[in-house]
Amino acid sequence: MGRIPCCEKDNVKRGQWTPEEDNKLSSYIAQHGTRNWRLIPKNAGLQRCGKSCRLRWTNYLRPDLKHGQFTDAEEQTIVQLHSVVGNRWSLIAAQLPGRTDNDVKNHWNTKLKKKLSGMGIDPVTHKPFSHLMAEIATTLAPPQVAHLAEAALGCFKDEMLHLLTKKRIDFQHQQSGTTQSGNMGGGAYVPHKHDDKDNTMEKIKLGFSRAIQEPDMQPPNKPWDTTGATSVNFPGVSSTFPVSVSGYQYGSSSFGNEGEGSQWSQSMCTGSTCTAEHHIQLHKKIEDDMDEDTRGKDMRNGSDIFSSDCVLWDIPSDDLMNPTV
DNA sequence: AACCTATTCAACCGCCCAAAA
DNA sequence: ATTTTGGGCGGTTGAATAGGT
Repeated sequence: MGRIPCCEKDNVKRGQWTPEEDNKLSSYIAQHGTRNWRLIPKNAGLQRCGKSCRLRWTNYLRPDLKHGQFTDAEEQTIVQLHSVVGNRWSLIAAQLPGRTDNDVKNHWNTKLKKKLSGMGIDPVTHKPFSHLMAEIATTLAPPQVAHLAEAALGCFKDEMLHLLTKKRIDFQHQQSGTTQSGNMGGGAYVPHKHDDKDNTMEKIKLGFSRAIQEPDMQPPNKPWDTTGATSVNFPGVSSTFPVSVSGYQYGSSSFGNEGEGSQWSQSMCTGSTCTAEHHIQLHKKIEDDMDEDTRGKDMRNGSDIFSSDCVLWDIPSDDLMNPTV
């Protein structure tokens, strides 16, 4: 049996809200509250659907809402929580005072997804693409693996090329310096010519084949910080502790441009030392926020949310902020 | 200056679920 | 027990804007 529409579609205005409408709605709610959304537009003198009023109020007019840019801490929180609960935007937004599920969802879809992809991390599973490929490869016969690698190269070629060959004028100078460890293949960066691009592709292929052959390998040139319990102050969680979800640690340092080129800690969580207990703490906190009844619901991203043993590619912080052209 | 493309984000849609009738 | 209703949620759309050619 279908539902009757929540309002007469013919008689309601749609689209952008005008300041006058906002005023009407705000002042009505200030006086009468939000008890019955169906009656609110009628009583407030608005030619709007009740649902539309509710949305306008909850997503925009509510006085406790924060407008403007997401902070680095907020972004970290979103990514951490997303790796645990998936696209449960309302749940994630509940951890970010002043942010709505719509805000969080939009920010994820327009910014964070791309950032993660640019880091070589699958935004759905929060695992590195290389590991996903390796996981798939374990189910295939060797000849199919070769095809898989070729197909994967096709899929990720542009992003990887960008990451590996992006022009960074000052990068060459930094090569003699100390801070940034090299890109995946290491070595001096030279603005790419055709031959360099070919070399890059060779490096990508090599990386893929290594990942596929040795799923647990560590990426070249940088020993992963297996001790690395970088702490992050996770809003809503009483103590500061190393947050590691889906096997990663998104460290305390900034995801954004603040500070001295800081970036998410890419320290690897080995699964033995920093996973279980912290996973439990984080997960417990989130579960506490869930409704009793939603608790049993499937986690949308599925299955193995606390899987560990994941490795991130080592990518300079600039690239984290400007992942893909 | 004009046009085209990409990005952002407010708003809408349709489904789900719990509470009320 | 069944139906109706209201509210919440996640996915999607499209207008506005920014940036590039």
